[in-house]
Amino acid sequence: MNESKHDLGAFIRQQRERANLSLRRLAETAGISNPYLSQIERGIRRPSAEILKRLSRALEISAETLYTRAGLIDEGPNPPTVVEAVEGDQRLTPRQKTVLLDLYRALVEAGDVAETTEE
Amino acid sequence: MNESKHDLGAFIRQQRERANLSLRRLAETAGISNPYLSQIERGIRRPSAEILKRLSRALEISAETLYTRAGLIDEGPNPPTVVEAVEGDQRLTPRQKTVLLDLYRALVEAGDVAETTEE
DNA sequence: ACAGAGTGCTAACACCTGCAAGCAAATGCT
DNA sequence: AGCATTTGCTTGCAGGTGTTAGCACTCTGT
Repeated sequence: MNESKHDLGAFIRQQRERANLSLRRLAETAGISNPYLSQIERGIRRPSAEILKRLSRALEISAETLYTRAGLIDEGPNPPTVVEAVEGDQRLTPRQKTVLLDLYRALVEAGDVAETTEE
Repeated sequence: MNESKHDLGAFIRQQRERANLSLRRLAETAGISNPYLSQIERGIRRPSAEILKRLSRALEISAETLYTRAGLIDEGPNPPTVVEAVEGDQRLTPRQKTVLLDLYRALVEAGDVAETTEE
């Protein structure tokens, strides 16, 4: 019902028409059923990310764009987070990662006090 | 049964334990139920992108990373460097950044020298 | 005019997601 | 010890996702 938040369906339809694809044709290319695509475009149903991935491929637009449009990704290019940077660092042992992240979290929590309202 | 393709659950659990969060705590922070998170971590259920978004926020990792891990985005984004991420973190004061990066470099050097057979 | 194929949409259904309630085993607290 | 809390997990259940059938309409060719 609530498609007022993101007009994902309208966007998909717009992309489809710009590619001169019929609803059935796009559905078949994306590997989903045509009635479902119809409902997606009209905002009746909210497609899962799996479906969005297929649609993005069929429409030849990036998955990020669609996800962002669908409200599944908050902003555009996210700033790299410390947590995943540390996690992805090959030179650190698991224990070292834990130490670093513990410190990081402690620093952040000390920094903004508004977050923790312990009951 | 199909958890062989992507060990998303294991990855999430790994991230959760790295953050020293209990299952219930993460579930609450992410705004999902704890039994469901349990099932996600064990690969029984496949979470929607909406749930993944909340988890990524609670775990402070980018949604792209999680989506990629879940097989919802094809390509893998380049892992950001720790230095880059720390520098770009708005929540840290310059002094805190210095502390973190000092520790980071110390750990890396220690790891390089010893190449510890820890565990 | 009539078939045939194309368009998008509706209806009924199976399946799965995500949740509330409740469980046993650790852990903490007095 | 006893009792409360916390840990992760199992079980039913409501609601949404995505399907196959079939609807009405338009356009084309004969």
